Amino acid sequence: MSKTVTNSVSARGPADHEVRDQIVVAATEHFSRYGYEKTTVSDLAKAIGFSKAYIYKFFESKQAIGEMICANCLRQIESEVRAAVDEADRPPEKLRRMFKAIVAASLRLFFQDRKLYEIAASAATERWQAALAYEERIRKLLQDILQEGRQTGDFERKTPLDETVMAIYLVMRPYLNPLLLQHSFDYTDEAPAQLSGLVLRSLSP
Amino acid sequence: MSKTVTNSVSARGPADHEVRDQIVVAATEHFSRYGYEKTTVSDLAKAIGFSKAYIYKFFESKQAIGEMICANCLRQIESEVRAAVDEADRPPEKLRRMFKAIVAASLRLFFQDRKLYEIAASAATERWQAALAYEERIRKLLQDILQEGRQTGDFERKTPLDETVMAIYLVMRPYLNPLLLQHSFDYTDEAPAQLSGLVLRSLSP
DNA sequence: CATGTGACCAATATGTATTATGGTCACCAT
DNA sequence: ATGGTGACCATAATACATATTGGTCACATG
Repeated sequence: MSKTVTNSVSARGPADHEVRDQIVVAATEHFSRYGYEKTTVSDLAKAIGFSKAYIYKFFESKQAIGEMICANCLRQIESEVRAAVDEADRPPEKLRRMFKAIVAASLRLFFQDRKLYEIAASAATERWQAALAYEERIRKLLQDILQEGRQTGDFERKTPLDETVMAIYLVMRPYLNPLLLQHSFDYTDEAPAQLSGLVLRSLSP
Repeated sequence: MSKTVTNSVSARGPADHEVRDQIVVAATEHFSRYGYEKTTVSDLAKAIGFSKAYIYKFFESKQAIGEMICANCLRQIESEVRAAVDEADRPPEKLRRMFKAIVAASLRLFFQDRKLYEIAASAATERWQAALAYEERIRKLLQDILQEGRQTGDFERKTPLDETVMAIYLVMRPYLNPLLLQHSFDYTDEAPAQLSGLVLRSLSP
């Protein structure tokens, strides 16, 4: 997995500390095995051999720990998507891959790491920083692809970039956002291709 | 409100019967005031002055009553959407109006008839006939607009019609389906215009 | 045959007493 | 300062006994 980044809002005490990492490791293990709700802060404390109170020297709440794990998880998805995009060299294909990778990665999280998925769903519902930041990074990635496509002449240039980004983001959202994805399983097979097709037609110069 | 249609699957006994209508009226009243869950079958029975058992001569379950009310409710939305579409005479504008009307009508249901909205959400979750039929009718309306647009030359004709219908339906779905709409409130202002724009660009010949 | 019901049952919902949990704090040790 | 904890509290989760509810059926009436 990608390097565990620990800086963040809602973190306390020494930013770079062995114990902080231990907490993150233990939390990742416990949350993904037993789920966020079923894991108590005491469980995590026990797992790393310290008292519960000590945990709170590093995180200001249980949710803050959840956010960290969730952030790692979303960063993981993001990097898969980026990797998929990088495999293509022309913007239209990049867009197709992006769509496909988003759906694939999100589905994988759902089916293979249900517990973590549930955290991501909470993050989306409750608008955690991690979720907002993830959305924003995906949006940026989309914007980069569109911008490149405009430069290469693959995409039209009349529509304001912001509008295009927004519209396509809205099209992708049901498959990006865990809350929406849950209700879109019936379409995950066809949606990436169909919607990529539609979007690319809308972008043709 | 549009005429209360009563024929359906999951209806029992005499199809056209005064008491059946009384039940529907009472259910509409109770469900929308107190909600589906909080209303008991006995409440409905009391309201129309019969015994609970008698209700079951007309409906095979409480859910069947819910489906009826929900179906009326969705038909109501559909007719608003159709009315909006009919106001425009050219297919592109029809499409814009359709999108706008769907969002407006669904939001109105949510904010002004929360209890009925919750039934519609259940209908979507549990795949009631009423919800499936509604989706199908909206899809058909969309298809008709697209077909007309192809004839008038407003829309491109290369992409297979089914694909176009499907893709645009997928774009609209987050605002059609009560379950998804709940998670899209942040975008209901801009989405209709932005997405209509994108869709129309994708349809340009 | 059509209209109508009270009594009844399994399953679900509800209220409540009890426990477990998230979170803090004063305090100890190095 | 840094590293670390047990005792404590308000609130949230749990468990369980009790009451409701959805649904059926045999039967009554005209």
